[in-house]
Amino acid sequence: MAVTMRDVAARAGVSIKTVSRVVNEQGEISEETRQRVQRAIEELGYKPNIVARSLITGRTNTIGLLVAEIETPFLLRVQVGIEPIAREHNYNVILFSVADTADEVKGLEVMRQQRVDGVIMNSISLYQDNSHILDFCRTGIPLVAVNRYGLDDSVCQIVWDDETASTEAVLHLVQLGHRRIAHIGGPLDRHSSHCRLQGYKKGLAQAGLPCQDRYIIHGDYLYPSGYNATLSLLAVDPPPTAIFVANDVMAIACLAAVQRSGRRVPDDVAIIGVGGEAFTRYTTPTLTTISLPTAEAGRRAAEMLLAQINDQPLPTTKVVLPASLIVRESCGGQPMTTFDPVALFTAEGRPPVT
Amino acid sequence: MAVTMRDVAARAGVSIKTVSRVVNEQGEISEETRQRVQRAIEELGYKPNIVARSLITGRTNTIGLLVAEIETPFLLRVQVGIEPIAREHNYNVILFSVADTADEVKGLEVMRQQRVDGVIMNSISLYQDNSHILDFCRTGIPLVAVNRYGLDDSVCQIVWDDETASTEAVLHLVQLGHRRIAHIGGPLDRHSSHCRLQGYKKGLAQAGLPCQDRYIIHGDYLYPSGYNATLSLLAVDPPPTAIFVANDVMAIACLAAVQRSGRRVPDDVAIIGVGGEAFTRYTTPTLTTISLPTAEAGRRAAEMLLAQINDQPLPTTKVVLPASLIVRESCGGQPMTTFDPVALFTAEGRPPVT
DNA sequence: AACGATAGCGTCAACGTTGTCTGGTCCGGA
DNA sequence: TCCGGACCAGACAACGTTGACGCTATCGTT
Repeated sequence: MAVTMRDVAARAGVSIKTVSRVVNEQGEISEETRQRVQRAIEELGYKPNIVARSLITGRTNTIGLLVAEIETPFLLRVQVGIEPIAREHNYNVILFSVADTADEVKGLEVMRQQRVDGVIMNSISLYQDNSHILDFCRTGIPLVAVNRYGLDDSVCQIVWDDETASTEAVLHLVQLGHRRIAHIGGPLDRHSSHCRLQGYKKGLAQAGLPCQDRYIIHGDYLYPSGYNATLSLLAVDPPPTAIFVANDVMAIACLAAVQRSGRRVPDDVAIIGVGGEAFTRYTTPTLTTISLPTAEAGRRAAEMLLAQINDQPLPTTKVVLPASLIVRESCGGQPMTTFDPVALFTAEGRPPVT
Repeated sequence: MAVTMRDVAARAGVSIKTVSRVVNEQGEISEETRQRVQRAIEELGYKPNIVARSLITGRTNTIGLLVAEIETPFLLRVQVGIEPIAREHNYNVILFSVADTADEVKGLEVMRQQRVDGVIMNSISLYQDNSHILDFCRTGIPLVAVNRYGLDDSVCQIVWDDETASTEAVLHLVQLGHRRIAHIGGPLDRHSSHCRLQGYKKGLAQAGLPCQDRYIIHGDYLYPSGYNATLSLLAVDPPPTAIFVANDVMAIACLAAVQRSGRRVPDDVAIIGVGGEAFTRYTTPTLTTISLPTAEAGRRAAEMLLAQINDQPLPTTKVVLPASLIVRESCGGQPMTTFDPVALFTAEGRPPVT
């Protein structure tokens, strides 16, 4: 069944080594021999056995991808950024999904056994023990962490700057005339929640507005908590005229709660979310959101890892990517007088397809 | 750097083969020797080199996953189903994303080179040439296709039954009193569009209702086409009182178009989508949709593939999974008098997290 | 006492490549 | 004619593991 170099060599009437040279395009081969070998390869349908190659070269041309909570579209986009870059450089990606730190430990273990050439860790922003990552780095296998907090600069990493974008979002609301700006925050065991809260506070401070506790409620990034938090905020006297919500799922919950309370968005309450999820384009009104550069992070992570693998010098070990505010209808910043779905579509790229 | 069996053997004072036996738990080993070897393994931090093992056993314990258009959450859920099952059986998953048939050919080629033990193809329902798949099967490497059409029973496959569920959806609308039920279909180069159209027609037929061309418009599964199609349908005289939309993205576009035209959903127009996307829970009103068993399909595909790999008998080569109608507010079938986000949440599982 | 069975371990040759070293041929220049 | 070098190709030993087979005690059986 399996055609080997030996078979090709026999058919072409050359040595195994010569076939190897033709396959790898190395050394000097006469054109005539090269063609004879090439023909033998095609006639026999020979495919080099990369397992044998890996054994001797010590490289597997494979990178491991540890991805947290893979069902979130959010993190998926990181994955989408990684694969094409890897493929382009002739690397395969092997997947390992992790739900908690124990899984991470197991995942890194598997990656070591698999003899991957490098690892990308795609995390959610939990406060976690990082010692297993540092241990792994000590093995000498290159690693790049995406969206991971609490790592020192000895570990290559890519993060995005939620905080600055959050400040920008608040200032945008201020510019629109809002003075009572509330915040629905994320769970406090997530670093991202703190970033966004911090950005919110800085925005208020820069605008010279007071930061009031009664305008801040923390949810858990899930729909119901966003809904309930909004109802609580609307009950405050005086109620906020704008709400900066720490993620998009809670933001659409906020939208629904405001609307079901009989108020209009953005006229009575303006809303801004975080995440840049596809569905934020499809709400009525469409949702202003902070788009996180997830796909870009994936690409950069892949490039950084490949550079490490090939011993190329890295300009820096930590890349911070900016996040950008996408202004839509829900904050009234740029009201669309006529709703043009085609323009909306083409302006922001292609939405998901079923 | 690299610790091999040789090192372990030297340290434990046994032969390499004995170490191999301990590692693989095969053959008869005295407890004392076993422990001595075990200790040496731990002291040296030995990890078996699975590349070398693969070379000799001819198995890589890896399955290849070709996934079409990976940015769609829809297909992602198939992937989510696959990984844990594979991991459970000590298999790794290597990823290859494909955009078209040419990519598929390349992907299968790569899988052959990678010497994967099996392949799962996760397709969108395009009408495509399948000859490369049949060619691949001829190599003897097990393959399971998910959501692929036009394959005969010689190829293992998992599909879901959109058609029956579509009929069910239409009958549900009929039961609610609707007589003018329109359809926004998908692009005609996709098999899924035909399935859903067929199901729609059967539903009408079973209800004794006429199928009228003016109530059928085909979009391209993207938002703008759903929006525009809805506007056209609303202009028909008399306009439909219900619209069965072939996917969820067009369905929320439909929802927006109906609402922006000043009509109410479901009172004036009822809407049902297809896909079971997470965002359908978050619209106002919430969207009735046909949930496709994507994660289940992934699990079944993985199990089927592993059975094939291990030469276990398969009861059947083609599995058809049912799709189920999730009744929510947009069709008025089960109006929620009080909107309870917590109940909505817990009843349908966990939504995506940022 | 002789014998077979068996537990427990070792030897050796693979697996299909690539790296290193070496040998041979051919050509141009001295 | 001889020689150096460019060009080609083969022999051989790895890489780290497993499979087939073999050897040696030990023990129970006859």
